[in-house]
Amino acid sequence: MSISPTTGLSGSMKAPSASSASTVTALGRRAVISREDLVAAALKLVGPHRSVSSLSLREVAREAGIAPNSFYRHFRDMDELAIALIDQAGRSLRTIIGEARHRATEGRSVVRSSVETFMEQLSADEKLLHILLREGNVGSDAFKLAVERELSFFEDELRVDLVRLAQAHDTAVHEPALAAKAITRLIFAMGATAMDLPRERHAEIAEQMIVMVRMIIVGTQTIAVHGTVPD
Amino acid sequence: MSISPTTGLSGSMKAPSASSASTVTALGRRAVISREDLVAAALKLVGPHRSVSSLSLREVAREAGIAPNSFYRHFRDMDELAIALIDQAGRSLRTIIGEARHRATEGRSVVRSSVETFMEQLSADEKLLHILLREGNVGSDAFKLAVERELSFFEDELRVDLVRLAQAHDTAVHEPALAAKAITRLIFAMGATAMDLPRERHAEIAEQMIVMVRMIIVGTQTIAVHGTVPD
DNA sequence: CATCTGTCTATACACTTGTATATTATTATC
DNA sequence: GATAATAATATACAAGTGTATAGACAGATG
Repeated sequence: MSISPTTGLSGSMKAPSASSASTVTALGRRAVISREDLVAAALKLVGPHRSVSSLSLREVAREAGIAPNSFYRHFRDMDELAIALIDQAGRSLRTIIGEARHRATEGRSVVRSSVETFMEQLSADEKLLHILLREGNVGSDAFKLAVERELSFFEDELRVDLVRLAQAHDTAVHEPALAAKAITRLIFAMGATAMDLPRERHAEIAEQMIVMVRMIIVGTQTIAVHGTVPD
Repeated sequence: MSISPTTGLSGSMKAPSASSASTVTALGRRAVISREDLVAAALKLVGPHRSVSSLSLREVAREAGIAPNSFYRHFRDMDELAIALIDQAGRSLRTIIGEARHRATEGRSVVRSSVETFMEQLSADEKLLHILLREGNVGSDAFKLAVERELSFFEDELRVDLVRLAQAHDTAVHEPALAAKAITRLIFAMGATAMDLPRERHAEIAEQMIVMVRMIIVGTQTIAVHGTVPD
């Protein structure tokens, strides 16, 4: 049931770089293919009309140029491969958004900067985002948990930002955790639908996202100041 | 008051044209199975771990008790069956929310009433909601378009409600269409994740949804009154 | 009655899938 | 060079898939 956060599963380091470990003597044939190669092969196969959970083991092996059975040297399942994919996608996106946040603190709007970076990345690094955005609802439990975990990372970081942002404006935030959750889920849901749209409309979607996020931020601040709200 | 598709007890008319029994004389053998029966069979197969797009034609035929080839008498594809399923799910949910809205106007909070009805239905009529909530991201274009269409129905109805609600409180709404879109997507995204949680936690999720929706409503009203907002 | 027509079934084909088993290839150490 | 260990392959199998083709059934029409 372990999600296996990194490639750490069952202490089998097949990576070719593993021989760099001094004392450890790797016996046997040198691995000609790595976990990363398989992940990359899977990545080449996913797309707007191809979900990770619909990939077959043989298909990935074919794309990677190995025999079907060799797959088992690196992953037990397609599920395990899928989780590795999610990890990579999550790491990538978190890095990107981190940069956006950093860029934002030196000037422009945090909201606009983050949303625009998100949408840029949607175009540039399509595949990874695809996986994270739209495949959290299908697939195995492990799969879903892995996506859920990535989302909660975003929520945590965003919550901290929301509080800091409010303090900078001398105001407060009502239920920052909930506000962060709402923003995260909303952005991801909007991003998922945006991926089916032509590039020209991405800017338009980004503007919609910005307004939506501002509604939530203004709402949570207003509630914090004026107390609860009429039904 | 059952939301379920009234799984056609037995072969009534099957013709999609619903030619009824007027002057048109149906030649040949009487259909022993109907489109609705096939839809019902597919519905029995979907679940938390089984997406519609992963169902096979043979599987549905087996569940319905017909030969695989008989499937083609009713649908061209599994895709076409999937779209019929979405239509049914959308109709069902719209009816339910309509009732919630009606119930709300005679007293309690529209937000609370709608959200709670939504979550109740999530438990009661799981299968149909599953389909609508989580399968909009995978599957064919036709599939995705069908889900998108259902969502836009909700958005339209919600937008009207938002404006009316604001008028009743002597205030205004900033970009009601966007606010409606944000609320819809958010509720659906939250609902999708809620389905993987045990029933006991549904009430908790419902409370979170209510707060989130209020944030958006308060936000859009505040922006409408105080104009735009600092970055 | 026979005939026609649409519904359903049976059989079959070519294909893909996951995986079990056995074999070969390549490397590091002795 | 021999040996041991490991990576990768080849072959095979049972199961599942979509669908083409042809025939069997049942009921209204002539």
